[in-house]
Amino acid sequence: MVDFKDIIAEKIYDDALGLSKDEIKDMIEIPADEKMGDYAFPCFRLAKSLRKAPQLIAADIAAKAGDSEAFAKVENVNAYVNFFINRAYFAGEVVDEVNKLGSGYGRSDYGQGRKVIVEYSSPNIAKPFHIGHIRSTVIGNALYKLYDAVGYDVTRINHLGDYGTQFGKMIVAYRKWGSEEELAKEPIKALLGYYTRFHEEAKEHPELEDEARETFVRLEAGEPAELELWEKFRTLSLEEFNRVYDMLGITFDSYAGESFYSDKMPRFIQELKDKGLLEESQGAQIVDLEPYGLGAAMITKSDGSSLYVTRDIAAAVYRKEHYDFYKCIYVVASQQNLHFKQWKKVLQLMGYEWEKDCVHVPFGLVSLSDGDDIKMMSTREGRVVFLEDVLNTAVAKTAEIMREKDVQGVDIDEVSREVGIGAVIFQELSNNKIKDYVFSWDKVLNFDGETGPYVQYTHARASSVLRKAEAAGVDVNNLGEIDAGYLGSDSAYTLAKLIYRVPEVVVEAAEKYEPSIVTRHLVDIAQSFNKFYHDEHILVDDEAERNAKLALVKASKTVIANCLGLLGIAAPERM
RNA sequence: GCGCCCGUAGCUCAGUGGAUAGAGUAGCGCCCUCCGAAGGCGAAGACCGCGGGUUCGAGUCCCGCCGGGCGCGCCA
Repeated sequence: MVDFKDIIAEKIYDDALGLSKDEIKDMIEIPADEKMGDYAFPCFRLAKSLRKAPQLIAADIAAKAGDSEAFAKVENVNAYVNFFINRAYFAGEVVDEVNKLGSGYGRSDYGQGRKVIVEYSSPNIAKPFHIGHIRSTVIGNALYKLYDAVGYDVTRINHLGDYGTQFGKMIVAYRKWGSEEELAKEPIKALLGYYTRFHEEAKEHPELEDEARETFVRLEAGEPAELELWEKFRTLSLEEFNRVYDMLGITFDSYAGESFYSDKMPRFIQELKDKGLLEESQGAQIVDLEPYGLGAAMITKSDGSSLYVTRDIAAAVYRKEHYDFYKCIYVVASQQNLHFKQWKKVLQLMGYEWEKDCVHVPFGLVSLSDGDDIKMMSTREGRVVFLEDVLNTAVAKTAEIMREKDVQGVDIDEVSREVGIGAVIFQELSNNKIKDYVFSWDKVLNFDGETGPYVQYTHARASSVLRKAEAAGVDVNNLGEIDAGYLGSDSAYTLAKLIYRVPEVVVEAAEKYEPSIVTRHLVDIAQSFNKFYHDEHILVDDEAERNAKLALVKASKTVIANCLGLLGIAAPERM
């Protein structure tokens, strides 16, 4: 499809300006107000080098650029050169392109098949999947889809928290107070019970902590008795997690978690020693990062067992050697910013220059309102909202609404899942990921305004119009040559422009690791479509007009479905 | 104490150094004999936390405060 910025750069380019075409492209803006045109080139900056008033520069450029097939009007206002796209030409191009590419619209080969790893979700085994886990899971999944869409070869890794002292605690607690029957019935609940009880009892009997650490040392040493229990906990937990992943429609290519790297660490501890980076401190082995203002990174504890950073170093090198990634993305909470800085610094000091290709994508904290104050979620203290409960409640509410509305011709069971779960995912991907938020039932269960159901509703509405046209004998898959002159109204044109920008929006979202950019754009498209739908009658008698408008409806539906897909949300035909 | 992050309308949030700071939501007023009202339209609502600075131009960049969050070796 035509790139209007290219055309503008071509027109504006002049040796005398002292700017390359790419520099000109970068300067081009999209005016806040449509009345100011579709693209604008500000001339303020040129005033100094050309020693001429910016208004005069703009006037000269506008006169030189003139009108053309692509631009109906070029004018200068307040030192901006404003370009007005030729509406009919434009809408025709956009609609044809979308309807030609279908589900491929929005995808590109920008990534040239390079290898990208996305690590996300990564829950701790034996702890319930709560609403705090939704962020990494859903953001990571969207990033996977975005990178896949822009042409990268993506591998999804669920770096399970399946190792560490916590398993020493779990094993100790299970042996003291647990039973096989209890565990078989409700694994996570039972394990959580042991874990919570451990912490309660440890307050009175601190020696339990030592016992737990010793148990983990035995586990790490491969003692069969500990290993067997650990494997049991892991398998049972994974089964429960998979239930949630199934609901969310999320899969992984690898579940290689922390335990996977347990036998790969000695090599790096030795390497750190050989490179003179390791030093002893109070019985533990650390890398001193004080010179970089990053404190100390602990590599082994005084009892010799491993730590988080150690495992992450092993994991990074393993991935580099095994996948030879171009980029490795870690979707992990911002609470771990320091950890990632330390870890990257250690890798750098070890001489792994590809450390710069490892990107920590942080996100803000989800907390709970507890009466008057707001608190972090705590599994230990039982202050949690389970993700599965949130999803089920959203689905139930959707089903209730559908029954009230008496929607015909749909499987309520299936569609209420698509809409209810879509609402939760959409909500999660609506805001800038770095922001903290307080979980609110009212908010996740609100289906009005800028929400998933609103966008899905818009899609269903577009689908409905197309069905109606088909019922009247129109072949919506073959509308023939479109007379885009019927798509020149403000609402049709605004909609076409938003659709046109989708491919660049997808690339931007991937580059910035920010799915909400797509979510926001999707809301804009839905609003714009609904306005168009209300402003104009689509199924008119005149065939040329009707077909042109139907082509725009079809393009809108396709684009909405594609973007929802990038976020991991379904696009039902009816709801 | 030190480090990182956040602060925009009552609430939840957009806002690539550029034109008159935008949505949604709540409250108020309209619109279903017309393609799906989970919708559309209108009015109202903002010392962009405060104070300096850089710039032709700052919500956006820099410095200092204030408020909130998170993190700071034997958890992950």
